[in-house]
Parts: sequence; structure tokens; C-alpha cells
Amino acid sequence: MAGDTAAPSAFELAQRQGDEAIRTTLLDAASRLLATEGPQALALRRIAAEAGCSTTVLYRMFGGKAGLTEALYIEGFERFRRRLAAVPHDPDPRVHLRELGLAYRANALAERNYYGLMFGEPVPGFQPGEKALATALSAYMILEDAVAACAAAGLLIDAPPRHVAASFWAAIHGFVSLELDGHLPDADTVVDTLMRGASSGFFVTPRK
Amino acid sequence: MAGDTAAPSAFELAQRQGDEAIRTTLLDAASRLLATEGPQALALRRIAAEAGCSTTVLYRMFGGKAGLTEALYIEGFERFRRRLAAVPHDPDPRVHLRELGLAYRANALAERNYYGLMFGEPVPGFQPGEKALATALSAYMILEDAVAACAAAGLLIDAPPRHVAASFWAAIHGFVSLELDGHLPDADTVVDTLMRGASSGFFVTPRK
DNA sequence: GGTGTGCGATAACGATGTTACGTAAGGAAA
DNA sequence: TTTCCTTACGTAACATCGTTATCGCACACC
Repeated sequence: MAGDTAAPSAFELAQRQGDEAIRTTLLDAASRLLATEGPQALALRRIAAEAGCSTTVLYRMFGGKAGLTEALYIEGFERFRRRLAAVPHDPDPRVHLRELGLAYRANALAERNYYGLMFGEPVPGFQPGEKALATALSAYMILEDAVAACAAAGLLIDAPPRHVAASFWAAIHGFVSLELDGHLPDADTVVDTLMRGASSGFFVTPRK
Repeated sequence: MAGDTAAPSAFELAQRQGDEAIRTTLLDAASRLLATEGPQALALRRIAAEAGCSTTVLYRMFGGKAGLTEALYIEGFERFRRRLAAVPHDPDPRVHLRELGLAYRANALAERNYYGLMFGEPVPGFQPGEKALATALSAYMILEDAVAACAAAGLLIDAPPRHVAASFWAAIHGFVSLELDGHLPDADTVVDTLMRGASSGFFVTPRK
């Protein structure tokens, strides 16, 4: 009959373009499952079925679940870094830092399953490897640079800028974690108090 | 021969004292496994073997893995609350709040597997129920009361004390989370900067 | 054209949470 | 005391998970 050949799966299409296309196709399927159904849906059989292939391909591309999780971890931090890098530079470095904090929160809320993968531990045995931690660091550097800009402008308290950056990161990260866990019912208003506290806590008013 | 009766297991000993003793025995075994080997070791067969019984008892006592996880979650927050409540009350409420923050960190470091269970999500599908969240809230209330004491002493900035308490919690919680994840190599010095920022950010010097 | 190499699907293995089944024990009623 | 019923427990089976072994097939290379 006419309909002898079924529609080619995403995997079959990618297969003609080399391993890199296969890899991104699988990663896309996994990413979609993570975003829409949460980390529970990150089962290898599930991902393979979604892409239209068998789990063997996942082992060839990622070595196993740990490798795939790490790839998603890196992808999450990449998206994170891009979002932070896209925040426009306000002339006032304090304002820029504040807007980075708000973008941090917005990104975490928009892709909470990625955020959980990056900072929670929804995949039982997973520990990020060297490359994964480097990617995380590159995202964090955007925050640290913003704090360094504040320091260069003489706006910072007398403390190592790196410690201030880590403290600021801890504050916004903790806030987001609690919010995602449902511990902060009125998070929208709390974030204002948090930013106010960070402003008056880490900054000094420059003597003109 | 003489050695006909083997040594009675922990479960058999508890069995003679009623269901409550059985429950605490199983919870003790699970708690020990969690503390020493991490959440990976929280397998029902493993816990049952440790206590000397079968998994059926776990289902009768806790209804399944979710119920047992919730019991451990509550136990973790209970320990947390007790530790925070044991912090001596410094006359200066600001000092008391600071020491609560340090106790928060110390407890998290001492029982990091419990902390991961409470704030991470190492058991794939687990969501805390109503009673669990209430227990968590009672621990948090100690922090909120300390902030309220600061407010009563006229030491707080012009913001709702509840928002200040939430912000303070977010900061120390985020710091601990990052430290446990290995993102803060020099955590010991960062905590000083964080506390300094919180002090000058959320407090005002009272006008005598 | 033969040959080998690697890729992918299928199936099996161990471990997990969960459920069904059989059994023994203990108490209540006759 | 005897009988019966309820309850508790252990064993075994089932579905699902990550992982690995096996087999077939297609393509490339000589």
C-alpha cells in the first residue's frame, strides 16, 4: 500500500546529520520531559521512546544516566548564564546588581525543574563533574563581576568583594529555594525587603 | 544444642512493647541509615533488614515510602527546632538572631543528610504533607520570634518584621545550601560578611 | 565481492517500591 | 475447652528503573 513507510522519528531525522544532531535531539527530548513533567519523567526508556530510538543510543551519547543528567545540568546553567548576561547594564552598578537578582528569580521560576536539577538533587546519585561545575562558575561570575563593579565605584562596604558576591548569591538563591519549596507564600513582597536589606547591608553611600 | 534461639532482633524486642515501639525502632533504623550512608540507603528492604523484619511492617506503620520519608522529614525539623530552641538568649536580640543563624548552619553541617531531606528532594516523588509543613513552620517560628524581638526593641528597619524574618532565613538558608553543595570553598569567612551585611542591612542603630 | 567494524534493537539482570497470597497466632464467643 | 475470626507477618510476584549482554544488520574498506 501507499502508507508503507511511517513518518520518520526525530532520531531517524537526526541520524542523517551526524552524532551531534543525535545528541541535541536526545537532549531536547530530555529537556522537554524535564520541563513539562519534572525530573520523574527523566527515565531513559521514556526519553528514548520520545525521540524514537532505543536506550542504547543514550548510552553511546552520554554513557548513562549520570552523563545525561550532567548534560542537562550544563544546559540549565547555560540558559541561566545567558539570561543573566542579557540583563541590560544600568549605569548604576547597584541597580544592575539588583536587576541581576530579579532576573535570577525570574529564571528560576520560569524553569523551576531545571533549577531543581541544578541546585536540588532530584536524580538520586548525581554529582556534577568538573565541566559542570565550571559552567556553573561561569554563570556565577556574572554576579561576581557586578559586585566587583560596585567595588570599583567605591560603593561597597569594607569587605572582600568576593565575599559580598557570595553573600548576595546566597541570599537570592536561598530566597528562590524557599519560594520554590512553597515556604514563602507572599514571596512577591518579601523580595523587596530582601533587596532593601541587601542594598543597605552591603553598600555605603559614597561621599560624593 | 544450647544455641537454638538466636539473639532477638530489634524488631522482635520492640514487638513486645506495642506499635509505638515498633514505629520508633523502624524510624531509628532509617534515621541511622540516612545519617551514615545518605538518602541512597533509604531502601525499604534495607531498613527492614536492619531492624530484623520484613517490609510488610513498614507498610503497616508508614503506609509506604512516602509516609516513612515524611516521618523522617518531621524528625529532622524536630531536631532542628530543638537545636534552635537551645540557643541561649543573649540580652541583645540582634546577637541572639546572629547566634540563631550560626546554629542554623552548625546543625545543617552536623546532619547534612537530614538537611538534604528537608530542603532538597533526594527522594524522587516526595512532597511534604500538612503535618510536615506545620513542623517546619514551628522551627521557623523561632527565627521569626527573634526578629520580632528586634522589632519590639526598635532595632528593625521600617519593614514588616515577617518579611525581615523571611529574608534573614533566605540568606542563611541559601548560604548553607551553597556550602553543602560545595559552591563556597571559603565558607567560614563568607559567613562573617553575610552576617555583617544582614546586621547593617536589616537593623538601624536606635536613637538612644 | 568478501570482510570486518560499529551501531542499534531486543532481551535479560539486579534493585527498587508495591501488592497479593498464604499462614500462624491470639483473642472472643459458644 | 474448642472453634472461629481478625490481625500481623513473611514470602513471593509484579512493574519499573538503570544497566549490560547478545544478536543482527548496514556500511565502509580492501
